[in-house]
Amino acid sequence: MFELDVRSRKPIYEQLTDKIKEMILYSILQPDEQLPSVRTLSAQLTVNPNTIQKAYRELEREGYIYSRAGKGSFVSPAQQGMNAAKRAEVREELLRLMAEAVYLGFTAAEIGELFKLALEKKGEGDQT
Amino acid sequence: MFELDVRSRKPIYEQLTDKIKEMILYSILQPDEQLPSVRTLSAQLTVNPNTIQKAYRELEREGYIYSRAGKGSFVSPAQQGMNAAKRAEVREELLRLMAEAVYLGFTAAEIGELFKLALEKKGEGDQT
DNA sequence: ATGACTGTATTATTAATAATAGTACAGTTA
DNA sequence: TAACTGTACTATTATTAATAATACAGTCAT
Repeated sequence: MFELDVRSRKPIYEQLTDKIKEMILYSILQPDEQLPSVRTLSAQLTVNPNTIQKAYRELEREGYIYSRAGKGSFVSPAQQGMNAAKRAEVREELLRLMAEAVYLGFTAAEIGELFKLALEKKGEGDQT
Repeated sequence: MFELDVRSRKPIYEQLTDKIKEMILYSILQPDEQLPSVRTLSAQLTVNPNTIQKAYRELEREGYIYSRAGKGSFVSPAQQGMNAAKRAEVREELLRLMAEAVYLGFTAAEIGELFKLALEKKGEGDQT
């Protein structure tokens, strides 16, 4: 499914949440698609099951996946009014990063390009 | 100068680098302006000097400040061709965040607004 | 040149967190 | 019932953040 960098300063469970989130954002994982079970992924990545569970718990807390005991973990359908709090959070982070971009000389055009690219990346995975 | 959240999951030295970086990006701190000394800031924030030093060292590594033994620490003038590597890094991070924004339904117009806002925030502090 | 500032480096200790290990229990389904 | 699922808990180890206490060298005004 993907690789981990065990000697990164970034915790393993965080690398996991980031990569799975990315696959959801880019529609590589479709809504209601089942994720590998905690134990399966644990074995594949040779990582402790608790670490996988921690990542899944975090993804569920953020609303990206949902889990059902006995059934498995699944990608959440992107809800329309998805969490005003989360939108505000992303807005905040975007503003911070844009400030850095401005400082580095990024232009409005370049930013627009990036947004278009993100749109495309999402589109690629949809209904194919 | 600012406040810290000692019981945040985010390390103190990282809160420091983030806030100082922000003040530089927003031109609240001007190029070549002197930062508080390690010991002064340490006393003001009641934080260990080593923690301040760690933050300053990181800021210097990233090119935002420069330090001279005996003189002090100062804001770096924003270099024009500032580090292609850093630009690539910010681009990467922006793309990731934009993907999340797309997922949450942000429009191109909203993104444009944010960029304008970042431009203004930088402008505010300049030559006043 | 001395005193009072600067940054920098080092070592040791404590506190907090990430990751592992092992086990247990409950829901789902063929 | 068997074999999967997620979930919870306790304990242990490894890593990192933060503190503490010194020490040393550069700058500069007196």
